[in-house]
Amino acid sequence: MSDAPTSWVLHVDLDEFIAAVEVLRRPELRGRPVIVGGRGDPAERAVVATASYEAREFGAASGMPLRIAARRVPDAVILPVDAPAYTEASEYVMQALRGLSREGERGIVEVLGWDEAFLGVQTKDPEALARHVQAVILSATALHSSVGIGDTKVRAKIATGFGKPGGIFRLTRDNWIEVMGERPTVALWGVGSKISRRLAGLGIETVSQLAAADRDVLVAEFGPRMGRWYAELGRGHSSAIVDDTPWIPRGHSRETTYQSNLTTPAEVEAAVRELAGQVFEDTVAEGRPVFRVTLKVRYAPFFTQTKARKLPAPTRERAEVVAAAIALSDRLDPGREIRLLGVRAEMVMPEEGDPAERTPIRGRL
DNA sequence: TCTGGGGTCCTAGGACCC
DNA sequence: TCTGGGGTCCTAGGACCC
Repeated sequence: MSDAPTSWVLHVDLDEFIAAVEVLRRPELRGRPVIVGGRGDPAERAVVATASYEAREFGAASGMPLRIAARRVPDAVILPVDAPAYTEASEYVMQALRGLSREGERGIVEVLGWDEAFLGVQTKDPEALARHVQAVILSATALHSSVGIGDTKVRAKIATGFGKPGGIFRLTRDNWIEVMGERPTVALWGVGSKISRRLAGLGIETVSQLAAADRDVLVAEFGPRMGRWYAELGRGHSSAIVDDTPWIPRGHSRETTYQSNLTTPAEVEAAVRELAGQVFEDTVAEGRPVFRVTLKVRYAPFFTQTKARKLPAPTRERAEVVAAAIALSDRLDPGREIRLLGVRAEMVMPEEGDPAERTPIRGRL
């Protein structure tokens, strides 16, 4: 065996991040079942963003209607979502990760969201480095984390789940089939309930079966890109390149589920103006013109549609963005009650119009 | 149980053009 | 006669993730 450091992907995931941030600033909540969601009112239309481990024991889970979670956890402390607080805590953690380096060990940080990042590292002892990462985060923020170690991004990401909470797990080509082979395909990152059901329709239930599946069959079912991607996923194959170049958002959106359905055209128009104005401000902050506007509608009880229009030319004018959204809203069914409205604006990419300079679209790992 | 908000990428199908 | 094939652009919808 060589003594030289080798390349690893570490996936760092903060444990019960949102609940943990709330407990940090309200120490009296430690040990209590904490549920964060919506405006903190279980009577409203909202879902659980994060439940503390204590609340999960009673059956609360992310994505569950707040009302149900509150019923299941009678003693729960229910708090509103405070996005700016989580953004701040997240940036603090990511800065700590970027500053992390030891002798001969230098990391690149690719942020995946508030509570996750990939680290590209070179080390002889990835477990020791993972423990160091956890210690650095803990001393910087008092937050606990789990770390997955992999030879690809997919394996590192999936490994983290086996480390939770607070642990470390290594998943590589050597133990992929042993660890994952008998698990259902839905255990894979990127396979959800719909795709796993379609795979089952092809006789593919487990990760091993997906790994052994005929690529052409997958391509016929899912199309050229997704078919090939699922074939790779079954084997744990993916990129191992951690990329820290700043992400350029393709667009911004704002949507609202109304506490009571909208019924009149005047209500709808006011709501669309409000959302379009907010989205416009988001694009202004980005400093890039808008080229497409999409209106999303969810009719009661729960039927969702989108209407989109490419603008005649990219614009930086508020009035044009709002007018486009209003024009789309003219196509809504006036006879149906509306539960949700959303407006999305897509922005011109900075280098667009200069094809030679175009950066590749962020690939599927 | 009655289902948030903010994102990304892929696919299908129709229109249009040569 | 009534029929091609391919390419691009656009919209709608689907699926997934945190």
